[in-house]
Parts: sequence; C-alpha cells; structure tokens
Amino acid sequence: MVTKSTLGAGPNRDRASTEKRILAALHDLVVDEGIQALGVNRIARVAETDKVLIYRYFGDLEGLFAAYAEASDFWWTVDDLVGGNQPGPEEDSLAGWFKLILRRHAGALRDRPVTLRLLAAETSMRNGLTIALEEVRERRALELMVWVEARFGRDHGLDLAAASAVLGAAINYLALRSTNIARFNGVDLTREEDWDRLFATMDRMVEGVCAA
Amino acid sequence: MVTKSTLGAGPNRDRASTEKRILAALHDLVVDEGIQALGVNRIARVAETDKVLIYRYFGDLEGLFAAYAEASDFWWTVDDLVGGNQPGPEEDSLAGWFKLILRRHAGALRDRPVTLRLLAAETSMRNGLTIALEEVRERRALELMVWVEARFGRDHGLDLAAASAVLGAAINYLALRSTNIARFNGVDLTREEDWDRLFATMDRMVEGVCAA
DNA sequence: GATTTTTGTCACCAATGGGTGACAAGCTCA
DNA sequence: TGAGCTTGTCACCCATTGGTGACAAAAATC
Repeated sequence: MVTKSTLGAGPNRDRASTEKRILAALHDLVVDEGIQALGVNRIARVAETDKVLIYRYFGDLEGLFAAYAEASDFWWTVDDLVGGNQPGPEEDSLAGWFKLILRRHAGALRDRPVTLRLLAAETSMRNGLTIALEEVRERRALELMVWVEARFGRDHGLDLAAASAVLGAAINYLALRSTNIARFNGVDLTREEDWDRLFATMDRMVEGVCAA
Repeated sequence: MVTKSTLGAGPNRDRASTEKRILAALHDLVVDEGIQALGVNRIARVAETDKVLIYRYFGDLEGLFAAYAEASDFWWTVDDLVGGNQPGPEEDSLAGWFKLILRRHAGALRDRPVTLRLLAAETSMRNGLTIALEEVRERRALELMVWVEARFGRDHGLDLAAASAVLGAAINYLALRSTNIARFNGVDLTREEDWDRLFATMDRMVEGVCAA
C-alpha cells in the first residue's frame, strides 16, 4: 500500500507539517511584503491550506504570531557579539570592545531582513509579535551590559547605558532606513564605503565618551 | 433673506470649507490613531461629509495625502535650529553649535506628535505622504550642513555628514520609540532626566568627533 | 467491523476597504 | 424663466477582512 507523499500539494493529513507550512507562509509574507500584509486569509492562501486550521492550531492571529516569535532567532545573543575573534591586545579595552560590538550589532541587523521588517513595524504598531520581540531585545541588551561591566568594572566613569542607547539607536535607525531610502543626511546607506565612514565616526564618538 | 450658517452641521455648499474639514479630519486621525487608520471611509466619516467629495476634490487618497503634506510644517527649518538664542561666547564653536542643534532638533521632534507618527510610518511604508516628507527633510538637512560649513569652513577635519547622520538618526529613533515604549537599553525615554543623560553623552561624542 | 477523533474542505457571516454612477438641491449667468 | 454647473447625497460595486458552523474523509481506537 502506497502512502501518499507528504511533499506534493493537496491534503496530507499531517498536523505537524501543516503547522510548519503555515509558519513558513507567515515568514515568507513578512520577508516579501512586510508586516502590513499579514492576515489570516493571505497566510492561509500562501500556505495552501485553509484558514480554519490556523484558528484550530494557533487559536487566532495573535497566537500564530506568538508561535512564530518563539520559534525564531530574530536577535543576536550576547555570545554573537562578544564571542569569536576578539580585539587585538592593544585594543583590548572598553573602547576597543565597544567599537567591535557596534560593528557586530550592525552586521547582525543588516543580515536579518526579517528583523529589519519587524523593527520597522514596531515603531508604528504594537501587537503580540512586536511586544514579544521587544522583550527579547531589552533582555539581551541588559545581558550585554552585565557582560561589559563584569569585564571592565562599573567605575569606568561613563554612562554606559546612555552611550549604548545612543549608538544602538543610531544603528537601528540607519539600518532600518537603508531598506527604504538610499540617502540619509547625504550619506548613502547602500554603499559599504559609506557605512565605513559611519563606523569611523562612531569610533571617535566612542573614544569621546570613554576618555574619562 | 437669511443665508444658511456655514458653521452648523449639514450641507453648506462651500467647497473651500469642505476641503478644510477633510484635511482637518485627516489630521485628527493621524494624531489620534496613527497612519494605519487612514482610509477614505474613515476620513469622510470624521469630516462629516461624503467620501465621494474626497475623490472629487483630491483625486484619490494619495492626492489627499499630497495636499496634506503641502499644507503643513512637519519639520524644522534651518532658522528654527540656528536662530534665536545662540551659544555663549566660550561655546561659539563648531562643537558648541553642534550640541545646541542636537537639542533643538530633539525638541522640535518631540513637540510634534504628528511628525513622530509620520516618521514612524516612514520606516515601514512608502506612499505619497511619506515620500513628500522625506524630500523636505533631506533638503533641510543639506541646507543645515551648508549653513554650518559657511560659518565654520570645510576643513574642520571631521566628517560632518556622517557625524550628524549618526546623532540625528539616534535622536530620531529614540524620539520615535518614546511614543511606544518606555525603556530602551535601560534608559527611560519618558523622563526628562534620562534625556539629559542622553544629551550629556552626546555632548561627549560631539567633542570626540570635533577634537581633530 | 464499528466508533470516535483528527484533518481538511467549503459555505457563509457582518464589516470594511477603495472606488463609481446616478441624481436631486442649489447657485450663477444669460 | 430657463440652461448649465457645482455641491452634496445615496446606493451600489467587488475584493478583502477576521471569524464560525457544518460536514466529508481519513486515522486511530476499541
């Protein structure tokens, strides 16, 4: 007796694979058209299934968002930022690490188109998805500060939270805008050389705040 | 013969006042509910008129947006930033002006709830409204740079465009997030004292980039 | 073999979206 | 008084939204 292939189209009577298809459809929609396009009907159509299964398996749209947020890695971990290659010995200072972390933060962001989409959506709407992501991010940011202070102490004479808020915010905004517009303040956000200018400038800013 | 009051409800057969009501309704909707809620039906309902008049007078929704963008001042002018009180004599330097301009930029932004709403919308969508605003902003930013270079020359040894892009982006993002969330990276964006910390940190960053 | 549970299909609901055609009320000008 | 234009009203159109109830087919359980 030949069991029906679970790869072909049509009903495969397999809840797990249907759920996977639904989550994948949600993902594709976010990547291709952003958060605006998200709706039960569209998701079901892309997943080639029936929307009633979304309600059956995830409760409602918010439930689906929550499941999606849970199952993905939209943000860096502390280890992503401080693991691997480290600054050279002459740069093994708070400032040196700060600069490296900024570059890695920007790299992680610009490598994740979905994250950029969600970050953009967060600025103008709040739902289960954006709230879950905000929580993760705030937690990770605080973990990172703990790591830095464990390594360089707490009396470095600078407002670490404020400094990383400012430069983190700058990177978030620039990465975000680079998906929509090319030029910001005369800087071309699509050219790698222009990002190098931005990093060079941020390096001097880091030195400015680290010089106690 | 008594002419009908144009102030009361009901038809007043006055195109100019109807257009005004429609634009005002659009404005109110943006302020109260953000850009998501914008639609011909809702706008017409709030304006207490018929949506067909929107099509008649503005073409379509995009046309209405364009008219709205044209008629309002969503952004500062160069004079808003560099006019009025100036830095004291000991601070009449590039760095001194830079710091002042950053504060005024942030103030102008945080004083304009509609602008914040539109700025937020720009990160995740593009339509006639957002494109018109982007143009204005980019133009003003360049005018500002021209003003600064006219006053302090071009060989100040710093990447002015990059520096103002970074700090401008930071302020935009922080002001934006303050409308949705309280804490960012451990900083409370609703408290004036925390904004003072941010400004103090940015001051040191400005000194960092200006020290040639 | 019979029953129950799970998976999937389909038809439907009320509300909303952007957009259009028809038409009456009022104004202007001849 | 009559013709023509403008302003406003209303009834539609079709596509889409989030959400539900009914039901057939397949699987698992007894």
